[in-house]
Amino acid sequence: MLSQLRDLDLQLLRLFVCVVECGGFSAAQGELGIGQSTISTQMAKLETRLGYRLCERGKAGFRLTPKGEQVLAATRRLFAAIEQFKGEAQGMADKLLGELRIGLSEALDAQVLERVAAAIGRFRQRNQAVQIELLSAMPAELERRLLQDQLHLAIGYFAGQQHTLDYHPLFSEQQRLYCAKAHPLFDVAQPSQAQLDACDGVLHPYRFISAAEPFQPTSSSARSEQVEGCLSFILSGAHIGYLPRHIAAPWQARGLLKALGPEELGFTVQFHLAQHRGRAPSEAQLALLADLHTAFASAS
Amino acid sequence: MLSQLRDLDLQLLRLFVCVVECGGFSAAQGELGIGQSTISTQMAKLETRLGYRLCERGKAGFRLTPKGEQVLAATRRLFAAIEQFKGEAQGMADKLLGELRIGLSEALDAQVLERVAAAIGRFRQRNQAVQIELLSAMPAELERRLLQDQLHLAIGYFAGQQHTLDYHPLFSEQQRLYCAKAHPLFDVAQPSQAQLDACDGVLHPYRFISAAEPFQPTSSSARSEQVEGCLSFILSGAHIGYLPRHIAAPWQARGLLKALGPEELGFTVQFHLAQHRGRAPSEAQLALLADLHTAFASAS
DNA sequence: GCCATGCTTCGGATAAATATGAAGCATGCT
DNA sequence: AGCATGCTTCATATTTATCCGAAGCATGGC
Repeated sequence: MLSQLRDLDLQLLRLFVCVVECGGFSAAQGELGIGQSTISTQMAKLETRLGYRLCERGKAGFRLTPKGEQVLAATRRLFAAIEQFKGEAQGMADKLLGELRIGLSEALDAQVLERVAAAIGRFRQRNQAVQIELLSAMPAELERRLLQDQLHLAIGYFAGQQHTLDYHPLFSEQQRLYCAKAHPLFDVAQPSQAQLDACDGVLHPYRFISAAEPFQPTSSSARSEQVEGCLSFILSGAHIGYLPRHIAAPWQARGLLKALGPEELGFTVQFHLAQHRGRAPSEAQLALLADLHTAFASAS
Repeated sequence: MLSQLRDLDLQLLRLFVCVVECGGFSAAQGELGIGQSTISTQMAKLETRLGYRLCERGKAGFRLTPKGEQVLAATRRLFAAIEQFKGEAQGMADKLLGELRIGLSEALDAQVLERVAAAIGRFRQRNQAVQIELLSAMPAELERRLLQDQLHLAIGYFAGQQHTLDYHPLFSEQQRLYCAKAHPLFDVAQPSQAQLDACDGVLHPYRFISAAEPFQPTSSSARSEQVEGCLSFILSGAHIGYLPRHIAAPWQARGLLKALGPEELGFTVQFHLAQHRGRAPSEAQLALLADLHTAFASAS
């Protein structure tokens, strides 16, 4: 006799509310689209489960018992909670959630950062509540973190072309061979290959180890992974080395740096957007990817 | 693709929560008592209805998607609301609710009121939240209100014995024929029938119109429906009439009233508990009925 | 490459919910 | 009394939900 309210059939409660609103079993059959006998059976079932009568019915008219009134109110509260759940579940359908960790190569051009900023701005206008984390590091570090799933995306110049990572070209950066004002070659208009070979070059262990560099220093007593370090070596006047044009530009304007044989000795570095090939990208990641692509497409 | 979340299958949500708590489909099959394939099908069904994926599963392990996390939290909130509903519905099962309107005959003996009070006290110790209303009135008025469903119960002396009302004897009241100190018969030890017939009696249009009264006044110029009115007429010394013993007692003690032929001319009035025979009594009414019966049973 | 694991998909059996309509019953109304 | 109405009950049909097991597929670990 005690209620087996364990399953809590919402259908029965819905029927109950409808019957109440219609004011009777036979009046509700139109609304519910089922026969009156079914309604009677269902109501009896609900009352059996609850363990008490919800309404008095008959020729004398339909009216709720006191408990029926209470159950009606409680049912309406329950339905409100259900509606809220449905709203939450529904509203989540097209919402981007989760976390995005993005790695950026150090010493990026200001214009590149602007593109990234534009992409983030575009992304934030989506229906989303995504936690975004930015981190600057060396390309090698970025690749390592990508492989360990510590990063979702990375923007940088990746020499290795790991096959478990997926690379997508984003933009290119021009590199030139620079020497400083204090360097012997500063005043040489067109230095010969022999003159260059005689210089002490800055060694870049990762970033510029590439067959694309026209100048390969024969001797090197200077080494820096970061662009800033390279710049320092070069500014010292003791070394020559490659720098991104946008890094060298302000020093060049002040007459402290000079590009050696700008055309022939320069080269172009292709920057990529990298992600883990194995991991299925989240919706948020796909969305940000799209936003990055549109941001960089308008620059080309 | 958009969710048919209209039906909201709680079973699926329960399964989802269980799967999360077990940390995988195959791990949950023991807990749920169903096969892994069924779980897979059900989860797919839930995800289809929602319109998005709730968890990533596979050899790589089980983990919730960001949306899955949110849905899990929302589901737990929903379940809390359901538990509350069940608690409310459950707790109502053995609770008395509604309204009880009870009519009491006027001029009741103090002992009778104590019994009624005891019954109400006993009723209030039940698991109830009933609105009780008490009202004093003439028996005829009580019967009228019972018939019109303005009262649920009434206690009084009902002469008519309406067949649509259900009467249950509760207690009896003794009536005596009284005269006052100023009345000629006050000093007569044993008044004869002729002497009594010569007196002006108080007429009681309803309460004492009964064959049970040994004295039927031949002439009457006084009439009152209420006991208080009768008492006033009798105290005037111009009339004789019937009064309940408990009403007359204090005046008799002060030597202002006297009972005429206490044994022969007195009679007993049976008081009843009346209710509408047609209306099905509410649980609360049945409970109060029981409490009234026990209260009056201990008096007898 | 191979196995083991975990999920998915499918067909098909079984159980359960749901509905129907006829018959019955109680009751208000004329 | 007789009728109409509204609910109940029953036997029964039909749809739907639920589940299992076999086969398939993808993937991590050896």
